[in-house]
Amino acid sequence: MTLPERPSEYDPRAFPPVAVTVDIAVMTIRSNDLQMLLIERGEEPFRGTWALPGGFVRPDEDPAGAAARELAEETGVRPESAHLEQFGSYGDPHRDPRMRVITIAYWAVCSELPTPLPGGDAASADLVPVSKLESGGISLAFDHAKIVRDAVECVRAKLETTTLAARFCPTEFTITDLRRVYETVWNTTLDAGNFQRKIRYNSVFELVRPRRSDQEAPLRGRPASLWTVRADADPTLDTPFRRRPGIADRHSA
Amino acid sequence: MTLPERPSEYDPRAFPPVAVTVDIAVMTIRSNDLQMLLIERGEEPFRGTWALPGGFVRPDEDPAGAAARELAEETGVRPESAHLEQFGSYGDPHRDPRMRVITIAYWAVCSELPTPLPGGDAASADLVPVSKLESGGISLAFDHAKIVRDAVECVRAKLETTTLAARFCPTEFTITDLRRVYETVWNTTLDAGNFQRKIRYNSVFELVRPRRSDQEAPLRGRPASLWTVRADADPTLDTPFRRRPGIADRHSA
DNA sequence: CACAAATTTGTCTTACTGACAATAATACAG
DNA sequence: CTGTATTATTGTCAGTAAGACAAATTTGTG
Repeated sequence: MTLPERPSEYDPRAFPPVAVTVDIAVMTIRSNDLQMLLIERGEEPFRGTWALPGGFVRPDEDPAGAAARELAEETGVRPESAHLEQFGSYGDPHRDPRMRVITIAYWAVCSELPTPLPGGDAASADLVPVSKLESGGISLAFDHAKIVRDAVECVRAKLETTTLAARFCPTEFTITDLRRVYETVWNTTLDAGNFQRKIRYNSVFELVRPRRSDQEAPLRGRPASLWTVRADADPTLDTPFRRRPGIADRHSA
Repeated sequence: MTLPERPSEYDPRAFPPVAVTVDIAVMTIRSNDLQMLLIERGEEPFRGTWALPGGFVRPDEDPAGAAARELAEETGVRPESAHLEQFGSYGDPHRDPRMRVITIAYWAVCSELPTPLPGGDAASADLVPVSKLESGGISLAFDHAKIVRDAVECVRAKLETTTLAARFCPTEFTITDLRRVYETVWNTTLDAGNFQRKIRYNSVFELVRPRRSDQEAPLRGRPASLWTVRADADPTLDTPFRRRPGIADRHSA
């Protein structure tokens, strides 16, 4: 049940107030690194500490709407250009020193961040490499360190079975682009030939142009074909990728 | 961030009150069927309608604790005998007609339910086949139909990569027991020989007794060995199972 | 003891993966 | 124009796992 049978014992009004927020772990790839958008808090508590963007769920909106709104307001990401997904709630009674706050956590993935905008609510906003967060090099406000860990794990896992990796790329991408996403997010290396084969066999990917005539592009080497994710198909991979533990570590160099 | 930078605009006290609840989708296998524990509401709204067990998160407890408590109070399941896991939050502004209620949803799996106890808060409690819920044969209170759908999908997915299936069985089980769990939850049939091979190869399973000398047991046929899940190991399967779409449908008979 | 029932083992084919070699297409230096 | 470096793509081959299915094992029962 959602509300109590015995209002005398469970009258909601009898409880101290509870605030509900959303927090959003926005991830993108920049400088060959998985990075997360954080803001520097401008107010107490945790003034000056890095934290996830987020905010209150308004009375008239559902949590998903609040997450989309905050994503746009605080990061400038248009909700339709990002993949936004709920992954958990965090409600330790003392996670916020001021009052009871329960937060619903979302992760988001996008290909291009509109150059992290300071201003807004936050004192400043910036992209931070996830590797730095994982090594504990940056301390976060509230329980955001755990939320970040969980969000990253969700995204890593989702790469195995869905086309989420393509959300790190523009709508048209090369197979090498896609492979670099996997290598970056999983912090590993993958065989280029085998990866190629796997993408081509997967029916959710579609060839756009056999050769690209880009101006940018790698300047050297054989030009790659451009691919896209079929718009109609569901984003499940025909054959999933599997993370193998400890294949390689590009960061040990 | 979790709390606003500009209290004047985002003062939590300025918002109408929000109630936070937990709802629990308890599943078990009975009569060769995946069943879910539902209660019949004794109060308005939705008096007399089936709903998920659950209740308010108290000021001093975190949502996981509230879920464990409600599980014990309303269903009699000892929390340590069940697997309990959060899988999402539901916060549509009008999901409860009385006031704003955000619920954190958990699913639980256990092997034996202590005979659904009426009494408690609910007018009555009963196990209902999930197939009936999926066919829309039973209407549920609030948005619990969606919560149930999501919970069942979570459990089905989790069978692929973890030893969750064993939570439907007593601590010691035969490989056939385990196979029947997969067949029941996925509503499919699996080859007994291939399944056997897969379990034996998987290092998380451990042979307890080569032959069981049970009194119960199938009365006919070669007695099966008893297995268990290694207590120390993490519950990830070495090689995951994969649900194949539409292999068979035991319910079409 | 023959037979039925359930468990367990084995066989064979096919599909996929990983490692790695070979080929193709381009830019650039000479 | 030619050769070389670089990147993309295709091909090969062996090892692993899965699915289909047959066979053998172990027990209860008539």
